[in-house]
Amino acid sequence: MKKKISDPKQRLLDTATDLFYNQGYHATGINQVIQEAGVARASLYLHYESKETLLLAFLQQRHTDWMAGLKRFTDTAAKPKEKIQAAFDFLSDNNEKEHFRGCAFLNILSETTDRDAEVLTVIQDHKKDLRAFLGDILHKEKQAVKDHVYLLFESAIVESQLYRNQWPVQEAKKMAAGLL
Amino acid sequence: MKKKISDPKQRLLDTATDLFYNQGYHATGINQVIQEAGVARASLYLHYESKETLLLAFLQQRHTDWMAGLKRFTDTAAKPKEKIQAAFDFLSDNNEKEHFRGCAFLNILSETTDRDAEVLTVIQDHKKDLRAFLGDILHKEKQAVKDHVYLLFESAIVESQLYRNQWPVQEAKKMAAGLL
Amino acid sequence: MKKKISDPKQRLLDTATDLFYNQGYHATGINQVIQEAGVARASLYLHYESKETLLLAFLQQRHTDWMAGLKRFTDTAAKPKEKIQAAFDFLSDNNEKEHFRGCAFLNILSETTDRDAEVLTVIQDHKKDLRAFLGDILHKEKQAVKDHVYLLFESAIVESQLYRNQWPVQEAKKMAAGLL
Amino acid sequence: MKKKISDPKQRLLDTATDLFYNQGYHATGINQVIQEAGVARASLYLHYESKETLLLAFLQQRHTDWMAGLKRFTDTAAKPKEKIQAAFDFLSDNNEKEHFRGCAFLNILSETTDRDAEVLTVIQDHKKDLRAFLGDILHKEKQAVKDHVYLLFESAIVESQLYRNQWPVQEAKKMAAGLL
DNA sequence: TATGAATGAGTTTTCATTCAT
DNA sequence: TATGAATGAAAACTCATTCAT
Repeated sequence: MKKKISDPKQRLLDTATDLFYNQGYHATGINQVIQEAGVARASLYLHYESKETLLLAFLQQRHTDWMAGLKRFTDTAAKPKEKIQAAFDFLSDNNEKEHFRGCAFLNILSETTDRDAEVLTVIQDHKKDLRAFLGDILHKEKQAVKDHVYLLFESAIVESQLYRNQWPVQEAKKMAAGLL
Repeated sequence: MKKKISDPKQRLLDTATDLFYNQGYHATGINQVIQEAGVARASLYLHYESKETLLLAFLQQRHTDWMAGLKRFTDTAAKPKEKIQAAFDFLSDNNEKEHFRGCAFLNILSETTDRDAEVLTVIQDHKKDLRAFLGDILHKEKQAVKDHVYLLFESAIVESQLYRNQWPVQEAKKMAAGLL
Repeated sequence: MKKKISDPKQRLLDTATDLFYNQGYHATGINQVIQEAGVARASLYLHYESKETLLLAFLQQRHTDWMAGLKRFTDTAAKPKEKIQAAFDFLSDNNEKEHFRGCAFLNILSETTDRDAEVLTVIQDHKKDLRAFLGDILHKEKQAVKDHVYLLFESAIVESQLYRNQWPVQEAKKMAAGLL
Repeated sequence: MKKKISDPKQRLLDTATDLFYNQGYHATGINQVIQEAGVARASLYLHYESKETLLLAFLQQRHTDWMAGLKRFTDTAAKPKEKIQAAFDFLSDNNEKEHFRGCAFLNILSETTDRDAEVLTVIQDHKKDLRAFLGDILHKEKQAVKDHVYLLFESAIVESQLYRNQWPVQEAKKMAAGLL
């Protein structure tokens, strides 16, 4: 039987998600995580080997959720071009909901060195999946077009975070439409 | 008479530049900075009000240096299209020299919340300057083209950091050429 | 099963009591407290939110202990006048045992500004309790007499600390006797 | 020729007076002193051997000024009893002007251990002078009366600081009057 | 599964003092 | 006389992790 709201493990993950995403990995202390999750300190280490393990769990869940959200948007359209447009709408939607905090993966990437091999891999895998996802929608297009759309998509995320503004998403959306 | 190599203040800034850029702001402790700079702890606070002040100094110097480097590359070409191509070559060059650590400003942006208003401003100002710089080169083009090149340029930086690979720069360079 | 001597929390409080009282609050560093208490630095913050919280705990325990000590002395006498005399004897006793360090509350008061509202309140409450305690013993006397005895009592504490000598207690004791 | 407002040495002393008195000796840092005095750090050590030397200078100047202020009040009256009353009025006046910060000497005493022999001596000497001053006014009274007035006088200072209220001065003033 | 206690090493910042000019 | 630069030690506090129960 499931717990009423969520079990400690999930509560830890949800809190870490919030904090790692919104204030950064290194800027977030274990103390804050357990406090906001409402669990004992040792309980964290019962479910997650280390802070980094928690980070990985966050990234993995985020990957699943984010890709699902993206798919929900692209599924509403039929043609490739419209699906791509819907993908940009997903970004707009995210920006609103998450106050322009940008891409969780690219943000963590900034705090990651080559020594954190595992983290780096998860981040790269996420982006490869995204790239493949967009590529599949555009399976009739040439590789150059696929890449072009992907790069505009990435810019849209990063630049709207930078300026705290939707214009990069809207502009990139138009540019992508022009390519198709 | 000038000091032999460099004075403590500059040494601190150079060390901070290295560390903040390569391993992140929050992941870098004051201890490491003073140790690698070879100065006493209190000397840091003699020259910089706080760790954040040192960060701002780093970003400001980086802005100047980076823009100068970019200009050096674009100055080697005559026509706008070639200048833009040279700009991408600057990115390639940076990637090599700096081991794909990407954009110092976007990296710090990832560690920045809206509470760090001053830092955010410096980052945004840097990008505005870059955007204006590219826009000036393309002064005969429509705004949409200017923006398009800018967004591809930004993607090139971020994605080559992500994949630790030059392909995004090379692809984006070709795409930009196609637009002009 | 109880701990052998005392648990870390109590040991911290006892050490803080000793140090805050004998060398002052600001002159006492956290380092010294944990060292003499034989606990790890972080353990202090496990039990006490901050140095000021530890100070408050010290004052509260001191209040309880001191008032109990006073009562123990006054309880040995039957009549009000004798009880007051016993109260002064308590001061003499304290001076001997604590090497003329005076009143813990007045000492901390000297290091307290209006910004430390909570500390100030604890100090004032202690003195109000003392005043009420003496007032109760002298419940048949007029308010002016109660106040007079209280002021002499306070002087006795402060001046014996100042001169490192019992004479102020002895003189004040006589003067109080003369009033009753 | 004197400097327009005051020379660095006096400015340091005045600033130290303000800070040591109002926020305590240990709570006051050299930084704050030189900053508020508007002198260079090294200039402090040019005029004063150490922080403690500055403290001694403060206490000595305070002694002179305070005793002069007291004399100014007692000089307005002719008879001993009235002079004593005027002395209490001086305390009231001080409380108003100095926001109930109490006695500079007793405050420093609280931060002083037996190791600070010199400081302790200055403090004791101040009080001895005060006691002698009041004793001289009451030269026709018995020693017990002199002491009694002195102890009430001291209480008045301490207790009005404690309660941030003039009542202890007013009450003690009446009590003293009753003794004469 | 869950937790409160405990910790050594770390954090950023300030201390009082001295030095070179 | 005056000062900006420099410093070792210390300040209060937090870090991520482990242990005993």
